[in-house]
Amino acid sequence: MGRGRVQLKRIENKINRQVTFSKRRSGLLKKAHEISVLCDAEVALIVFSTKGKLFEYSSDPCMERILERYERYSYTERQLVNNDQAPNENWVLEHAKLKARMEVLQRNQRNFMGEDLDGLSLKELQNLEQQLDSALKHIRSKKNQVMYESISELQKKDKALQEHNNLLSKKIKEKEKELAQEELQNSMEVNPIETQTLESMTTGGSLEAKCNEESAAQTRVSASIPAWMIRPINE
Amino acid sequence: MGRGRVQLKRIENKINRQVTFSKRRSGLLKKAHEISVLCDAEVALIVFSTKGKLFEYSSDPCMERILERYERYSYTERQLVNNDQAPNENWVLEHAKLKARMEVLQRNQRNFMGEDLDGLSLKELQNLEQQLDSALKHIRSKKNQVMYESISELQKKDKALQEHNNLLSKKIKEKEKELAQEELQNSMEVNPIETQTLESMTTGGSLEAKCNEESAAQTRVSASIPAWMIRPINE
DNA sequence: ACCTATTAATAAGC
DNA sequence: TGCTTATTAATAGGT
Repeated sequence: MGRGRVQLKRIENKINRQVTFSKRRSGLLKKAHEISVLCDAEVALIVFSTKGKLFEYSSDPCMERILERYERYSYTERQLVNNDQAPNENWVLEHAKLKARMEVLQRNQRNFMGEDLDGLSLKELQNLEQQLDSALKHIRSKKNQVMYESISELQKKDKALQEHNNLLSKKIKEKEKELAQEELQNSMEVNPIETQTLESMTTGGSLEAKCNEESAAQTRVSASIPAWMIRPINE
Repeated sequence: MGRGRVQLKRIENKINRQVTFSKRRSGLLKKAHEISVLCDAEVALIVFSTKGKLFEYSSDPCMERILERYERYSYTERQLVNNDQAPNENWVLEHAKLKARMEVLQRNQRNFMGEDLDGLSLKELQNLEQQLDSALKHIRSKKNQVMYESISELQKKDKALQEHNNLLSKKIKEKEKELAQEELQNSMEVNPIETQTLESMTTGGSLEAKCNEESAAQTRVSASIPAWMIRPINE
């Protein structure tokens, strides 16, 4: 990728070689990191330049642990190859591999919790710090996002409920007017005392009575609006 | 690179993750190899899949050697960091680094010469074999190429020389005819004996005489044809 | 495993 | 080393 193909052959021009090394090195480290994240793999990469400078990448807080795991893996593999083993002894191999992995994971976790930091180099501590810092940022950003979403959803819900309330209040007033008129007519014919009671309620009854009316309206609302509007926020 | 971007985030779909791992792993190993060849770098790459399977690349015949070099480098680096050293002790560090590199190179070379193979694993031996095999193929292919080029150049040279020869032969014949006629006229006026001699040469003189003529023609040719036609083949 | 539309890496040049 | 651009290489998503 670049202007023209390149032969897989040592670049003779020293400057060119140095430049290419620098570019490809960063590309290689990037890809090593990507595969470790995307595919949940444990990666150790060591590169010595011609001049003897060291560049390294480790997907874990501590390079040494991956190398140890490698050593153990190689050792058990060799054991398997050298003595052609009985089938059940394959289990021993698997066990050793798993154990190596477990130990790496456990130590990593302790590091991520800030413990067991004695064996780490300065570079590794810096990496760890950076990683935790980055994680913290992500977490906070995510938290904020969730909070904002909650708020806007609440506002939406609130607005919808208020509109419903207004609508229903209007309807109630209309109904009350109708009732008042009807009852007025009825009372003229049957019972003047009841009419008196109803009239006082519609025009300006007790505070308690009004509250009851409103709560009744609310109950009816919750039966007609969509479910998501009522769902609790924190789930 | 592919249809759509990918977030740098663990791929949750297991199948997808496995497929991506396989693809990217081979890409990573390839790039590790390329930088080692193009830029003359020493590279060690270790990858454990989620399932615990090991994949590795080493630019040298023996992975362990690079890891050892790494250990030594890290060790000396730490020494430098821990005790803030006098300037002249920097030399000690450089010396240690160089020594580590030298030892790796020396052991590699011995391996390439088929010696000191005891520490190598089966995989490493296979890699070494493959590398030597590939090298041998390249060498043979190169040798053949050089031979074919020599042959075709020789044929070209040969053809050119023959053409020159023919041309010159014709010219000589013409010259001889002219001479013969001239001498004939001269001899008619001055010396009948000489004329006799010349006549016998043009019509069919001795074999030795003819050979001498040809070699003289050759000499003249080499003065007029391009230099590359005469240059020796094996240079 | 193989195929392509796309994105990513990077060789050259400054 | 860092940036830009023309090109090639890697690879995501499908089959």
